[in-house]
Amino acid sequence: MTNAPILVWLRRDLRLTDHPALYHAAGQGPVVLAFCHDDQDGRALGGASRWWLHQSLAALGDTVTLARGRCEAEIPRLAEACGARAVYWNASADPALSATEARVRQALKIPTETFAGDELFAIGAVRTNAGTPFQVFTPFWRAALALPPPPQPLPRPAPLVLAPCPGLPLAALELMPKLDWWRGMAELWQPGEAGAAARLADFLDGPVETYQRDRDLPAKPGTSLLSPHLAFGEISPRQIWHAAQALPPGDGIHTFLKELGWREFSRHLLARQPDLATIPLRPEFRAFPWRDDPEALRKWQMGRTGYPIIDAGLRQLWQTGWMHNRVRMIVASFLIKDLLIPWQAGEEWFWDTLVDADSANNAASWQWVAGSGADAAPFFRIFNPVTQGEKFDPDGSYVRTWVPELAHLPNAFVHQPWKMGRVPGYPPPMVDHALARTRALAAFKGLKDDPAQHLLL
DNA sequence: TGAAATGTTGGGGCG
DNA sequence: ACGCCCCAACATTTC
Repeated sequence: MTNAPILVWLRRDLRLTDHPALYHAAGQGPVVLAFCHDDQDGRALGGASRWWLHQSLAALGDTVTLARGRCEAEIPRLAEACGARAVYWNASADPALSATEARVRQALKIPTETFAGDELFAIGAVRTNAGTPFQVFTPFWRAALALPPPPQPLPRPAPLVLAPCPGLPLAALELMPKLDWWRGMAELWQPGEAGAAARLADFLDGPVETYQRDRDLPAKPGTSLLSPHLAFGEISPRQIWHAAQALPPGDGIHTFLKELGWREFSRHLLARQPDLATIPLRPEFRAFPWRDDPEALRKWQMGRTGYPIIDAGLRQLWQTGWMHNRVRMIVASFLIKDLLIPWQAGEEWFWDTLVDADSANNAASWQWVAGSGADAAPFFRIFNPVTQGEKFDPDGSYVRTWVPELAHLPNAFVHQPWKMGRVPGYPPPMVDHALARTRALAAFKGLKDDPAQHLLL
């Protein structure tokens, strides 16, 4: 064994525990942990994600050596600068990220080794009896659960001997926004591995028990809030899986693990369809008569639609970088079906504003709502923003939190303020939902009935 | 992981 | 006592 270090290239796996590449490298001697910020490494991160990344790297502190520029130039340069004898990393599931990894491998003159990525089940391991990929979630997840369970998480390497390597200061990555819109985020989140572990512990200590019931109530702290930590790999799904399995079984845990299943399903879809964020999986949707309406899109983005549950969700997103999952479905349905704005516009907005923006989850979920994806909600499933609000935010406390103009309204009006007359400072509904619903159904019907449209594909 | 329209049922008021 | 109507409650169908 030489004393030359192994360079461990951090991807979207900013943690030290259950990190296969790091674990195996550290078992052989000194290690250099390196991260390279590269806007051309996959899809360029949105503003909220850049803030999170900055904080997550700050949490790693001196442990990590930083670089900026094209990965295929910077990783070989760092490897040479620190005299590395090999480069290890965990393989990414996103084809755009693995393409970068292939270029890096090609550019390196020293050996490389890659390890299992952040999936519970290896991409391609979950297949039908006929050997084909699943198109529907439920059988996919059933088949996955029949496989050997995900391996136990690896411990944090001890001892972890870090070799010195010159890198950039964090500020040189220029990830922090110029304006300080991130204050609301800093209050809610603690990026980094320790924050992730604390969230998991808090969730498993209480909310998971009633998860099946409470996860749909946006005013309650009923969800795990782990999504941004998962998106940056500050915690691995294997860690979550095994921590949850260690508890007494129940509906809550079962339902929670199924959400990890959707994450797996999305990754399997993205691996097969690298353009998942832009191209509808169902080809007939390419001919959908979407509207081009920048002004309407802007009202939606800013939370000024006039529908309280929609506006609350989009303002929560803007202020915290996160939105409750139930509300994500409602606002997405509204953009796509009430406004007839292409789902890709919503996908882009979420990509830019979510701290948990994930190339697979975001694309697959927007396609799911649009009805254009695998195992998607049928197009005619159109959420009524008033009904959804009354059902899942019955006392209006979620709306009151994020739309202060409505805080004083009685419960009976908090989800339909126009029935009280004009509320100062709050806009009237930008569309009539009943009319919008009819319009959406007509547009969809035209898509199916008009054979000429299919010829346009 | 819908909503709205339409259909069915059954209790109670009433002539 | 009986048929008729109303309508809420629930079920089914349709988009």
